[in-house]
Amino acid sequence: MDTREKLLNCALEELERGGVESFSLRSVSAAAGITPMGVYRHFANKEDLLRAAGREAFAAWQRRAESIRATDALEWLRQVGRLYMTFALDEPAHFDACFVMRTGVERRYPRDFRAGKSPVVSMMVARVSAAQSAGALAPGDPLEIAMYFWSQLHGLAMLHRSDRFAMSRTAFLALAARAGERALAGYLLPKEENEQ
Amino acid sequence: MDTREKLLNCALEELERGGVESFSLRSVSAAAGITPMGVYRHFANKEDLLRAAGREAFAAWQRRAESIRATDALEWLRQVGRLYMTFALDEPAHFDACFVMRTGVERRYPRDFRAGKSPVVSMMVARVSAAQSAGALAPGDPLEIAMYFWSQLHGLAMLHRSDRFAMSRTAFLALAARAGERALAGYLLPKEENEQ
DNA sequence: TGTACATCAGTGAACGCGCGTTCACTGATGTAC
DNA sequence: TGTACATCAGTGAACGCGCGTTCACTGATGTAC
Repeated sequence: MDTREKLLNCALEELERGGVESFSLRSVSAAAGITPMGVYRHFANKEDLLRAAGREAFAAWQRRAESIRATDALEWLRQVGRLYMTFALDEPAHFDACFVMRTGVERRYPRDFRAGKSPVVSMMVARVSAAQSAGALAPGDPLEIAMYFWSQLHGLAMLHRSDRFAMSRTAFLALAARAGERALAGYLLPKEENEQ
Repeated sequence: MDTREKLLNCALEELERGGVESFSLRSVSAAAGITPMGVYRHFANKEDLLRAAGREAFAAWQRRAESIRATDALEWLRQVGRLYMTFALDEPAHFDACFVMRTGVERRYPRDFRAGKSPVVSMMVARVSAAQSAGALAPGDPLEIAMYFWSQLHGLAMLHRSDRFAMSRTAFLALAARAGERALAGYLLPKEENEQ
């Protein structure tokens, strides 16, 4: 593992440990076993390192989403939703680096998503479309529906972060699953699978 | 206006100007026209001032929500949703102080809301119930439905903050309105008023 | 009405700290001939 | 095979800065008698 890579890993660990406000060149370089000045050999400055770490975290998230194997479209969406929520709960700083921090490479709705620049969103849209074709989801713009789904889960994750939930992990994830289902399905859908 | 009150106002203005990371006793006290040390006459320390400012912002938000006059339950919910979104867009730091920062007085789902400790949530729940009774919303736990609604809008607001939208204000607010409608209505509802 | 005193909001200098970044450098490694 | 030299990752001391907070204080205001 070269130093640059090690610095990125240590940067992400440091973020997870103390959040962005405790993130300093001194702490990261110490964790990587070099002096603060050594960092400048690999990154222009602190902000550059932070952005690179953010991009790294995002790539890791993308790989995880791509590893979902479910073939059923709706089931794939449920799984990506659950992955999103556990990511938010278990690795809040990486989650922040992906979806809260500004890394300068954000894809923006609707243009960039429409143009297929975000692989994960594109996968979501494809599943929404497929589920619609199969009659499992109501009609409507698949990208907008994907956005409902994403932002619904994102909102729950952020409110959880802000300490607005006094629930077990299991209960919270179940709530998120119901909310996600609702966001996907929409009010046009007369379904009989209302068990949960 | 006494100094304490002035400090709180200046603290909120300072938050709005530069966010929490540029919030310092020096900047706030200068804005209020006293020296940094004067602050200690009114607040124990920086954190105490910040928390107090957060509570102040929250009280202001609450007053705004309480001023909504719509009598129709669904219309009231639409208006509170729009107020929430414009609050997020126009006063991001106050919004953060209310819904992102930890001020130590957060109400937590479901216990505190169930116990009626959050006036705004209680008002929302009452409207959801009323709309259900009137047949305008599908049945289901009104508090959970209110939570779907809130977190849906919150997620959109937070993603907007993270620069994930390239849309006009009008288009974004319209998207949020559709998302909120969907979160409220739920997939059980066979409605004919799908014009929006 | 006048004096003595307590109260208390705000002052101003100074502290120690951690930070990002500068600068000139060292010393190991690889390459040219 | 041996020597001279360029490259370049990492060093270490030092800088200036803004910060929260300490301390002893000042000076205006209100109150007691």
